[in-house]
Amino acid sequence: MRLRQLEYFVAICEYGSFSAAADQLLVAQPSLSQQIRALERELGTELLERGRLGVALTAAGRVFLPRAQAVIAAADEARRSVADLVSGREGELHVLTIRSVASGALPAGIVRWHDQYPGTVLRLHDYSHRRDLEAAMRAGRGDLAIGPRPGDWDGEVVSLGFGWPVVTTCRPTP
Amino acid sequence: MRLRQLEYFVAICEYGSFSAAADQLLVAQPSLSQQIRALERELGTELLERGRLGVALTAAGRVFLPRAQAVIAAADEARRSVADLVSGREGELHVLTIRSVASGALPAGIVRWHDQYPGTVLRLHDYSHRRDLEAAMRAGRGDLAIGPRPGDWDGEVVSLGFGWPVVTTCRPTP
DNA sequence: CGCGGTTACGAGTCGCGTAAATATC
DNA sequence: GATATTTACGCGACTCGTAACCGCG
Repeated sequence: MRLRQLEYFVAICEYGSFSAAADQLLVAQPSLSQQIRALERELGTELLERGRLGVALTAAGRVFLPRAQAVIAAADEARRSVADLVSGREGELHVLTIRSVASGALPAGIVRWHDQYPGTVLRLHDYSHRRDLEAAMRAGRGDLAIGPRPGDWDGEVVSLGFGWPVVTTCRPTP
Repeated sequence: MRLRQLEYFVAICEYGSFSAAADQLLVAQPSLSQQIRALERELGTELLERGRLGVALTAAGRVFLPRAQAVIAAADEARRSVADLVSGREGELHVLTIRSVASGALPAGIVRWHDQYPGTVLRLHDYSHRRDLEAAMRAGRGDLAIGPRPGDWDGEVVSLGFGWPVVTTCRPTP
């Protein structure tokens, strides 16, 4: 039993047919046929009743579907929890700002951050001029910068709704 | 991320080293190395700190371990639920007994069964003599028989603790 | 014939095991 | 040198995609 088979099964149930699920999953139809058949063979029973217009769940399929979704959800949670930790640099997230932000919108954001990731520590570096902030950002001295977006910045940008965007730099873990 | 990788990871944490886990899992040591490395690469961080006497969890590993166990538990539950349904003949489990059992120990067992598998129906066939029960059992007329074990029965046998064993016949689903 | 699913088969990938190498005591 | 893990590499199995096939309106 593999995670991919469960994802295929859930997708087929969600979209109502092998073809529709194949389109969504960006795989060929026969792959779904094969994987679902392998899954059914391993479980010892059929999960889907193939019909002219899509598929219907068998009794076993009705039992299996929510469990399969639970497995996928658990896997996503496992992935996400580690990703959060990694993006938080194992408890230290270096944030670059300038004075006006640090004394303005940031404090509320820090509170929300700590609500979400209690195990992490935010380390603030604030600069007196946006030029210094930009230089530090380009040098990779932080994980996240809050301030006006430089003209030719091609990294990920998220707006905070304060008129100024957030520029995130995805620094790979060493 | 694959289920097998999670199983490997959990086993290594449980047994404290790659080698010990490899012995338990009946695979070669390098396979664990490869799979764990692939998992770490996908997650973007190391999970285990390799040391002289076994391994220790990193911060990410400590976060990941319980989630990995949850995924595996969910997968087991999914498997088991379908297996229960299949072994229960999609809601109908035919139980062969004799009079003395049906009026004695069985009622309490039925209650416990329905607690555990509310979606299933038990269909009882009770015979007046143990010889008739044995004949029906050998003919495959039921999924489960409760009564004295015939002399040369080679199927699975579970004792109920009432002095008489249960003889289960694993009839394959048609 | 159109639609949906299945079967057949070839190409690329992947996991596993054996054997050699590395690292740390 | 001993223990524990990693790297190298070949074999077998597996997955996927293309193409042909089947069953039904």
